[in-house]
Amino acid sequence: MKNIGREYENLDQKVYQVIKSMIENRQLLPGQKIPQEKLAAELGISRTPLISALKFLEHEKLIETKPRRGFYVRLFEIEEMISIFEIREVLEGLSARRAAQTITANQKKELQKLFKDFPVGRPIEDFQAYSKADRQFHNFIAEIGSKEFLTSILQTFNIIALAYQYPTREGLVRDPNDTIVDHHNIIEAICNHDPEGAEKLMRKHLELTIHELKTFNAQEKTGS
Amino acid sequence: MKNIGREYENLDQKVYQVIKSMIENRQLLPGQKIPQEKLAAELGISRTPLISALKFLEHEKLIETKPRRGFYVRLFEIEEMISIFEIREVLEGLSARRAAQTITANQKKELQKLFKDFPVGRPIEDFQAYSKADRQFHNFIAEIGSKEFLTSILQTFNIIALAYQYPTREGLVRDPNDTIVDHHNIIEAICNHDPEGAEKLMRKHLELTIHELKTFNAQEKTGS
DNA sequence: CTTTTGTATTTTGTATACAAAATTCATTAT
DNA sequence: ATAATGAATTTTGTATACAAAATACAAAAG
Repeated sequence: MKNIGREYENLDQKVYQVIKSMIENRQLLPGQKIPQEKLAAELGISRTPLISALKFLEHEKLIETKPRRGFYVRLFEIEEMISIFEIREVLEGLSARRAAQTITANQKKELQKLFKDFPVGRPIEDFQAYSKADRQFHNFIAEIGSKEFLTSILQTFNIIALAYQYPTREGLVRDPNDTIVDHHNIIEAICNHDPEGAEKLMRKHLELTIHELKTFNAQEKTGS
Repeated sequence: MKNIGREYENLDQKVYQVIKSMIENRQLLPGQKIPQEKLAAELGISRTPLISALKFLEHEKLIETKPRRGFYVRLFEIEEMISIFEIREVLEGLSARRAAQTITANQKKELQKLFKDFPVGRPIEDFQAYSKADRQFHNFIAEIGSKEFLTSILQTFNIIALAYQYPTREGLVRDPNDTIVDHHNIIEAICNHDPEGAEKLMRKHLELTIHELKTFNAQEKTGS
């Protein structure tokens, strides 16, 4: 008989996770060069699996390779961020639609719990906690209705959106006191098994972020 | 002064292209194991850049890694194909919309040339040529309106769609004599700078493919 | 004959080695 | 002082080496 259940994980997959979270919580900053030898030593491995992981991350656009110059943490221009949010708009619209079609009773409970500390009306103060809930919200919806495929694409975008921190609020573009309403509405549509509504609301939600980004970009260009 | 224009390309990037096209034109078949030593020898390189390229392709889901077992050309289930086409539907809808907004006079000419050998009404015979034009069509629209980001995602899906060849026609799901009408309509909408129409038509176009796939899948399950 | 066990062979994952390229930095020239 | 030059140092890209794991296959047991 064959031993199928074995869960072996290569070093590069572990390193991949480590670097990903280092980018996520800003231990590695956008634009920064990756010191291969140093980082490998720190992680207690050789350069081989590290490079392997970096190659993998290159494809997620979290890392950029400059041949003969090394690996760099990707730095996004605002135009690129707009383009990324446009992709998110249609993809997350899809995942909201699918979620509304397939959500189970247990998943409903979990989804409704996410923003329980942020009821509509009460002003939001803890931006960091809200930012975290926001991320969980988008990830969870992706997971409910989608095959592994879509989930992994969306997770990448999520990290990019996060990595591109805004000077003002903790990784958030729009004011939480505005977005909280969207979130509650989307959750309601999904829990009511309303695919069309869920898709429309999710797209609107992200469309407003895009609008905000475009405004910000226009301001930058004219000179703050 | 710094020498910026230098175009150096690592070996793994070249190998990446080679393997990609090997999968595209079926020299490597879905499900097949990649013989590392042998392939490296054939390409006249060591295993290092080969593995690097395979890692890269793993992320595009063209290659699957089974730890301690090696690399395999990815084999897609029909459910996964349906999921992929759902993603294509919304993403290509977006790229059609953007294309309609930004297309230039020269791009219009090029786009209109693509199906000049396949006028509406005349029955299509050369499926291979049509399949090629189809691919160019989708790639070109992606390139017109999108940043590098979306283009690279869509290209991946395109290859997957192709790699999953249908037993009947050359990588095509729907009958070319039906799809040719869609293609001409989408081109018209884009050239008339009609973003809403272009998006709607493109989504409809892919929605029909999804429907076809679902029907096919249902038949398979009941027993041919 | 089929299944199990044990051994030989191949393949994988990772470390290490090393030439070629890039970077640093002190030195000289402008 | 600034720019140019060129060794000394570091880093990169790739090959090679090798232990550990997987596979293939032959012999033994049921």
